[in-house]
Amino acid sequence: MVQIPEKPASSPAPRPVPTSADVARLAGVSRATVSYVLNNTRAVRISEPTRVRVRQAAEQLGYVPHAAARSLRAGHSRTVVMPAPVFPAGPLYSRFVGELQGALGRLDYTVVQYGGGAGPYGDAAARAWAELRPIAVLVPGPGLGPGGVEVLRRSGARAVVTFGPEAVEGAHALIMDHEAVGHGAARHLHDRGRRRIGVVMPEEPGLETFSLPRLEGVRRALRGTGATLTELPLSYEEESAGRLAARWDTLRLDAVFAYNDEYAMLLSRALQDRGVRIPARTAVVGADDLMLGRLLRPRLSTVRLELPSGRELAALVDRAVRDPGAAPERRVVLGVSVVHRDSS
Amino acid sequence: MVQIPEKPASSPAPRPVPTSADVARLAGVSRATVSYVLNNTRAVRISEPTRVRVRQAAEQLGYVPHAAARSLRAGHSRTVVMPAPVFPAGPLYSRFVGELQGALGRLDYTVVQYGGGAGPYGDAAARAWAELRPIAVLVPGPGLGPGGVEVLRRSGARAVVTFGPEAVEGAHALIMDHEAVGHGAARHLHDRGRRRIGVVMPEEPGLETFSLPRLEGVRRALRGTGATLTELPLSYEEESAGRLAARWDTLRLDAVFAYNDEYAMLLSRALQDRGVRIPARTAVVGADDLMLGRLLRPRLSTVRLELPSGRELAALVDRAVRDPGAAPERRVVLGVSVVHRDSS
DNA sequence: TTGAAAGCGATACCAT
DNA sequence: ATGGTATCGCTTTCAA
Repeated sequence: MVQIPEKPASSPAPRPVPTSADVARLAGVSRATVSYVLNNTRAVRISEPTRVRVRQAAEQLGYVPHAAARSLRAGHSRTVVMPAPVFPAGPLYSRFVGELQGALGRLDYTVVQYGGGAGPYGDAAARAWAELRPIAVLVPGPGLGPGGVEVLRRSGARAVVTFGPEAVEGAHALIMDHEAVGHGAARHLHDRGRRRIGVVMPEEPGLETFSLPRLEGVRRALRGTGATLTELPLSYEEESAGRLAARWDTLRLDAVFAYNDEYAMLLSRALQDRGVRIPARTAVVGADDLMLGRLLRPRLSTVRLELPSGRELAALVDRAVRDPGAAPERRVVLGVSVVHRDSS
Repeated sequence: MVQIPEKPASSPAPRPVPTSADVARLAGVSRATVSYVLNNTRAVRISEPTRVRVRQAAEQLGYVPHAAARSLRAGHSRTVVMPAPVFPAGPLYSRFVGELQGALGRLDYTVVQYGGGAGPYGDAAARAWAELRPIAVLVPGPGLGPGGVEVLRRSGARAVVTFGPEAVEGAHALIMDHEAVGHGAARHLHDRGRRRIGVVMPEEPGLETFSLPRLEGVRRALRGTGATLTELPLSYEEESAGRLAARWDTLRLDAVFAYNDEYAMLLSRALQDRGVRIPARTAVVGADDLMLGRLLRPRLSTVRLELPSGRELAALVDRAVRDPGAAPERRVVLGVSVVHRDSS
């Protein structure tokens, strides 16, 4: 039996992608009819037999409409662009984004997370988003300038919403005031009699977005109280924490706000390993209220953050889209509460 | 002084979005010339003065090209669609995705994360992705069926790549064999003399993707050894862990594979609170090699996972795009190694 | 060196 | 109840 050499696996007849014209041809109707049937256009009555023929043809060809062509024709899309954040996404943020996408999906928007955020978004980034002609753009964190907002609006975006530490000219803003986090932590520590307060500043890139405002919040809370504030650079590794702990005696701090629970856990362990008693000698407060902080001994005091619900933000976006001319709404949305446990 | 009432903020002249025709008009040239200049088309020489005029006009109008129109005309795009995962994204996955996006970006692809994944992707989901006419689709986790792959290919996707526990007919696959994780943990425990082994099964939805294969891996490792395997449902809360710990005596386990480091930490704490000595009475092994596990006392033994580098996957995608007909490549990419510390 | 015009795929108006 | 056709914004041959 003769072996017929098969065509090489490479480049097998790359069948052209079926278009509505193909469907029309196969069903023996016009492209208009195909469109009517597939979009259930109510304004036009199509007989049942025709509908069936069209649907079968579409099915048979594996026809999928072409989003670009559709939105080109329509002059608009329901795409919401959300750039990837410039900061490393934590569990809180991930959950928030998930909720948000779900909520927007239910409002019939298509959410698209765009690109690998490297550094503060320049106007170039804004232009890249604008090319997609999104109906709305949601920008996490800082980095979008007024120029970027202008680019997006000129390109037809009906809503530009930032959610980050500060508002941007011309855009709606959900302001996440991280100063409040530091402020809450510092007040808590001060109220409990601590006067020499350290603030952990993560050395990992991208975190300044949060660490700087948090530091500022601490500073504000302590202003005029006579308490001291010491910045403590720390990177997320055991050695770094070890080095910091090694000079603890020199530092003479009676409290630390550790940026968040993870850094707090890292530092706590290093301190305990060197015999520093928590909270007797030094109080420790984290932030984010992670489950794992509760497991520490002593249980970690923390600042709990309340992000806005995804539904809430989705509603805001929807409102903004419906009334694109409305004055930019800016709302402070970061709820902050100190959870006092045993480490402070 | 008379207050002139301003126009209501709502609906201010919604200026039409500038098109290349507008730029052409303003620059006093044809649309073709605009296209040449803005795309730096080498095949055509345009005089410097004209170039300048065009660029200035574009700048002045805030012109941004229309991606949909462009790719419609071109017949293809460089968009890579990556659906949001069905499982909650952990830090490992986030880092992986970030790397991947960066690497693909450097290869001049535009990565777009699509939608709020709810449940296993049906063929409907595949159709939604196909509407974007992506040049490639990267699907995390399971849930994409052969039907979905077919839809995507018919719509012109030149590469469909899944990275999850198993391969899918017709698509390239980066197989992350989570059985190996459980297998590694169980072998480690068995080697160290443990014979009654518990396996934590998280009750949180979406995690079955990983927990089931990991369990299976444990089972396989233990088969024929006479060691016993006990499934331990656990949800990510202290009470749940407390309840589990309360019946520890009844269970008579001398080891636990705790699904991952977080569950391991949760359970360890609950056990220690009830006086169960680790590892003397019960050994504990996690997975993922989180920093925080190292901070536990005793330090947590763990299974470290080595995800493929983003660059590697990006290269695979690029190859697949260039040779769309090539036979589906399937490669096992999850590196697994046991990190023995003090908890086992 | 520049311009006119065709055409990508889908939709909606206007006829029939 | 259907079909013809102009149109969305852009790229690209072909002519001038």
